[in-house]
Amino acid sequence: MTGVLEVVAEPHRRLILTLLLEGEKSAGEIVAALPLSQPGVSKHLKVLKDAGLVTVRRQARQRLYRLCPDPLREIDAWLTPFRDAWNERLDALETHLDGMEET
Amino acid sequence: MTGVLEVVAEPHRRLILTLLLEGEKSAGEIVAALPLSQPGVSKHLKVLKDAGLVTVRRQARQRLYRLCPDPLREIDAWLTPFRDAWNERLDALETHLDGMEET
DNA sequence: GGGAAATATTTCTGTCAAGGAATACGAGCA
DNA sequence: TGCTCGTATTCCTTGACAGAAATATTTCCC
Repeated sequence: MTGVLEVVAEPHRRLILTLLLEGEKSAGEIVAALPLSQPGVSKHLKVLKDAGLVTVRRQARQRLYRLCPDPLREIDAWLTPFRDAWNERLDALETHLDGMEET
Repeated sequence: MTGVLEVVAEPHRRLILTLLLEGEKSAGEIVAALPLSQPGVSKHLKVLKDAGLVTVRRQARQRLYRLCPDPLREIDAWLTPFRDAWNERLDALETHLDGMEET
């Protein structure tokens, strides 16, 4: 559970992050939105918080979670060379098509 | 093990993909490059193949694995809204700084 | 065809993480 | 102070996956 990728590999956690795209949500709201028990959600929230993907703010008896997408840049960075690779494939395809056009 | 993200969450599998950025490699070469037993590597290669992340080609007694980065687009797509979110944060920061400049 | 090299598959075991139930904690309110 | 709501933590069980060792399979060479 060290890397961001591993944290994000869990479907429920991805759901939580997607939910937080709408804005800050209380733990209770997140529980209501997930097919999971309250403790289950709470545990996922802890993992996300430890990974720096969310920040918490206390307001009265509630905990408000806010998305913090910065660590996802790590995934983006990892993806970069592969993005280049698939662009090369596209380039090759275009070159091929161009070659066909000439005939 | 359904999604690409889960497949790629495994460090050894990421290592294999990174290795294949250099070009086609035989299973043996991959085994030699990883701190893992031959069967272990072979199993990971199967997972990668099932996920469509590599293609195999037989040449003599060897199996040559080639990178096929297309499924990674799925991760890229998932990342998109979060990328927007972090751009918003940057914009907010710039706006803030611009505001400070004026004073 | 027999043997050896390259790789895949099976079997087994240990580990780790996810999920649920119960419990603990903390803040606000009567 | 005691009670209740919102949330976190603990404990336990279960299932899945990673890894190693042994075995099977395929292909080449003699």
